[in-house]
Amino acid sequence: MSKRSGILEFAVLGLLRESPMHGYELRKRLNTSLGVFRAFSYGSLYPCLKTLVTLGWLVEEPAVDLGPSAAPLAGRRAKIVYRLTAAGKEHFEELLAHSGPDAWEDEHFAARFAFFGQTSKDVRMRVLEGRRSRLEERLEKMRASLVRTRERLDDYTLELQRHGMESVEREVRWLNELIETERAGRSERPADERDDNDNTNQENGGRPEARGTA
Amino acid sequence: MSKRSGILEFAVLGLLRESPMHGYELRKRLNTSLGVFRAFSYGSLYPCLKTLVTLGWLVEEPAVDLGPSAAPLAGRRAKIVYRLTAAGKEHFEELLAHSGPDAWEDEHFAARFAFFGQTSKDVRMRVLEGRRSRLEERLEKMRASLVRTRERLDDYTLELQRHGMESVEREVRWLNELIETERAGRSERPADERDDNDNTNQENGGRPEARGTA
DNA sequence: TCGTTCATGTAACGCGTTACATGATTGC
DNA sequence: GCAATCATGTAACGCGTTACATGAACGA
Repeated sequence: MSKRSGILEFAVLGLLRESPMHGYELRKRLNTSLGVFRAFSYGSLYPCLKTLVTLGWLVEEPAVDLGPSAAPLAGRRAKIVYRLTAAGKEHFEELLAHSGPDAWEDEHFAARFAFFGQTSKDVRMRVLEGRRSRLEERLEKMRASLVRTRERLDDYTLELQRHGMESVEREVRWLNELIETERAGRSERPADERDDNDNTNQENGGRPEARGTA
Repeated sequence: MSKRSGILEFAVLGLLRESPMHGYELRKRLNTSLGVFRAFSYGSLYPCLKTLVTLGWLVEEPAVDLGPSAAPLAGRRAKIVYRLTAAGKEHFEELLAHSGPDAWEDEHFAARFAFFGQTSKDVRMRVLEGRRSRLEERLEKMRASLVRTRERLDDYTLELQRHGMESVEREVRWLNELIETERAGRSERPADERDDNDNTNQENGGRPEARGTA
């Protein structure tokens, strides 16, 4: 009786926290914010939205769009704007605080990372370090199984394996840099009481890491 | 009435082409051959196997294991060995020949690549080039959407985006190297009539690419 | 006025996992 | 004898997509 998906729910809540939106726009932001990692369709988004409303995290608003000729009488629906309720905000903050093992997994992690801007520093650290240890664990297994089976595998399979491992190693290095930067660490900037025009940290634009052009 | 999944079916057929196996071992090989990219559970493997038998691509064999005390009377099943039929082999070769757009997609591509050892050179080329153009297309979109939204995104989201793009760019470079190597190209070695102990190309162990230690 | 993009929604299906149930084999 | 791991299977569920249906708003 639900239609609740961890990561979709999380991302919807997170985006709506920044500003109210209708479904259509939400979907686009979803697919750019989470980047390469995830693409959702309306077939999952709209039902999810409905569920979240039922749960009380969201409210629908009639979207007083007022087109050219402001429709005179009732019955003017379509274009529903979704707004996060206080309960919804609270719930999201709660999700944000959890840094358990699920949050180390590929897509979960990407979603978590996308909302690091609203995450407290210590949770960021735990997530980053958790992710790293997860990957290192994975690397161990790959190395082990590679040693065991190296002989029996043909060249292309081997090359695929090698490329896969290199990708993982690369992400570990990325995490290392991020963790180091976090440790050197800028100010905490807790999720509440934040000023959207806050432009402290102008030296590097506040980016988590200063690096050369890729 | 089916339980057929493109990639699982393909991989099962491909592994069984090399040698008959029972489900348990098949699953392990599946998860190492396809590497990081995919992990299947028994819950999908066994039903798939059954379906493939129904279709005639596979046959079950009683696995004359003959444990210490060779069970005297009938009723000794469990440990079923699956063997590829002639029809199954034919079907697999057919799948191998298709290099359409589906084969450029992430997991599909990995599966295709894993069996490049049994794929003809021209198909390999088409798959490699198709994959590359797919990724380049993807990069274009990402760049475009990044230009459009750069301002409104916070630092972490941006960093995620950047890292994602870099990963894709890295795969493109990998593909470039592979394509170049293919072009320089070793012998064709068609899928049939191959000798498993063939050790021509000793200079680099026949690896698709010679490179320094990563 | 006609095509495109915006906008919302649903039903059917695809593909896979989890959790469970069952039992043989091996090693200590 | 007991634990671990090998080995096979199934039913229920999760999570998401495709394809479809519908219609408003906008620009040429």
